[in-house]
Amino acid sequence: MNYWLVKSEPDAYSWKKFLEEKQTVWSGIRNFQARNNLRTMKTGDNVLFYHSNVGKEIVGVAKVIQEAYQDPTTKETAWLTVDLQPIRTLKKAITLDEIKSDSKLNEMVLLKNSRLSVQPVTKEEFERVIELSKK
DNA sequence: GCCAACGTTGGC
DNA sequence: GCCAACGTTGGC
Repeated sequence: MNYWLVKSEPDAYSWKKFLEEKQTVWSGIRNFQARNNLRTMKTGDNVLFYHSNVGKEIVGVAKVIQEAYQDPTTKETAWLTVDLQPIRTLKKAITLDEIKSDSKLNEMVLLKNSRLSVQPVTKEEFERVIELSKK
């Protein structure tokens, strides 16, 4: 079981839209590092959903329901996509400020490499986010 | 709206 | 293979 975080600008694709659609094809990733992370994802892995730019907070938890396959939005074989399904909305979203100020979260890739759109999260970080979201 | 950080491209 | 130029991302 691995843990991940994906980012999306809510103006482009929001958590709300994701909930309405029940599942989505996480296509359009055109960055090698992000692609490599997609390739490592396994069915059932947990994925934190982060709103970048607007909101700047982790809003929900999703899971991988289909492992990596050719991204249908391009003919270039270098690119992959996975299918994701929303699991639940966090009772309280975890803001970027909270992540920065929390000693268990301030080493997250989100802070170190803020531009990476698909990134790994440790089990400890994932559980900490869930813990904080319940308060 | 600005700009720092980062990835990619292309000339050499 | 280096690196300057450029484009994009995302926080502020």
